[in-house]
Amino acid sequence: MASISPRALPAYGKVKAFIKKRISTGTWKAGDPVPSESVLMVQFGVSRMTVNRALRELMGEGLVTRVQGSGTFVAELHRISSTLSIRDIHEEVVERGHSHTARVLLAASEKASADLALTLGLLSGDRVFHTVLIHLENGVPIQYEDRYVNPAAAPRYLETDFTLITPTHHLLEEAPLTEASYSIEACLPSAQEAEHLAIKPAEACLVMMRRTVSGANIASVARLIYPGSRYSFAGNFQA
Amino acid sequence: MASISPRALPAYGKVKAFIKKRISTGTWKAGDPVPSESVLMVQFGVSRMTVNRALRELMGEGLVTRVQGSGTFVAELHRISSTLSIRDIHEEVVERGHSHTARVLLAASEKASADLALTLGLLSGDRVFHTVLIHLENGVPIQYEDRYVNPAAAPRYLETDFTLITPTHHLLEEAPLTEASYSIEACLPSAQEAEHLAIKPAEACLVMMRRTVSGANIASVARLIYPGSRYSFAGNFQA
DNA sequence: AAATCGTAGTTGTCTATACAACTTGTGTCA
DNA sequence: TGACACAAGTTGTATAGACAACTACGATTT
Repeated sequence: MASISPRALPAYGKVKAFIKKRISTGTWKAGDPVPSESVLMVQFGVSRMTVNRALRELMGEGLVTRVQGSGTFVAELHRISSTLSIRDIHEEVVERGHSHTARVLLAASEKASADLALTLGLLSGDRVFHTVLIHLENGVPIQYEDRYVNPAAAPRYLETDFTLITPTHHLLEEAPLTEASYSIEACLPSAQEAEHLAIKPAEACLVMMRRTVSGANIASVARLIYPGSRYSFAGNFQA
Repeated sequence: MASISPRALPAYGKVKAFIKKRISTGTWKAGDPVPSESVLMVQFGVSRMTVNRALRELMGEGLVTRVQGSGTFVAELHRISSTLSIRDIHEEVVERGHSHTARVLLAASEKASADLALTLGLLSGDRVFHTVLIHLENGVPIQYEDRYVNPAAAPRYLETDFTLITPTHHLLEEAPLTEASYSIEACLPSAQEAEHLAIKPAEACLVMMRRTVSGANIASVARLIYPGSRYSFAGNFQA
């Protein structure tokens, strides 16, 4: 058989499906009340815990909002919250069946500028690790990675051979991730960046600024530059 | 009082916190087994359902993987999956406490090109609605919206006054969203786009291509252009 | 050696019940 | 009129127990 038989949806799944359908077909619109747990309980002939799980999961999916003491309501769907997944570029490339290589432009220990010290939670003049690499997919440059690392979070960072192990990979092993924030912008590359990425200086690039936290330390701040013509972030959402 | 007292964490929350801490401090590494439900049950003196909820939620958060019959394991954290939230630009601007206005450059019914027909799931030559607007925040252009709409999904689309109601808002009401996909790229604006956004033709822009599905119809395809200097997508992740 | 079976351990689901916490509306009292 | 108390309804959490589904592993049989 090609496909596994779609075994019967569990009870909480039926309740979820029922509600999802009414939301997605527009029968229930944003702000409308969803039947209470006790009503659904009778309607489906299941226990309250089962209904509760269904509604709790729907809330997790952003389809309904729940207010204790008041009720459950269809969420305002004016925001689509989709998962953008940020991955180690090595894995990403390999998964596409392509080869990943890296070129190391810089790997050194430097004194932090006042600005940098601030973002890494250090003092001005403290030592920080600084690496600059180019990541290539099948020999074509796809990412310029300019990264500063807090030595307190990954003391052996510079011992890594970055042509074999990506900074991201090393950091994930050395400094378990507790928090990360990022922003994605568009800008033009500097002359140096354009040259290393083998693009025209006028080609727009996606820039991801990423800051990762490990425990009490700000572990790393990275500036990742992708040629606009060779890379895009994509995602999707399903009700 | 400035802050609400952090009322006692519920039991399932304590179990979650316990496990999260061990993962984030690196005590348990990726692939390591997490104690079984029955062990945690005894350890915390709570019922199995409570432990189950804790572990189920941690799985939802991507921190552990669970295999029926086998056990629970610390997940490979090589991808950070963060939620990127896509919102109606009107709400977004208003929430920042700024004023949102829109300028309508085009609102018409056209015959679909072969290409466009394909992406909207129509036949070449079928009528489609086409709008082009500029969204301004406090009078400054922040988005150029070029959108095609499937008349089957929103027949009254063109009757809308787009200076008052955004296309996104109208579509969410007329055609409940069941699916959406997007991609984010960087590119340079066309001469016309640059002029309407009041930016230099050499300024890099973020471009979001968005396709929304409502029930059986592909409802709309939009190309949203943001000046790189005035807009960025941001998000964060927490273990 | 290989195939089979059985069993212990694990997660997946569901029930019936209980109490706590909160919201909302109604009625009472000042 | 206004303030307050109360009750009904709702969600939040937690329990103890039960059975199903699945995995891994060892023992038995072929």
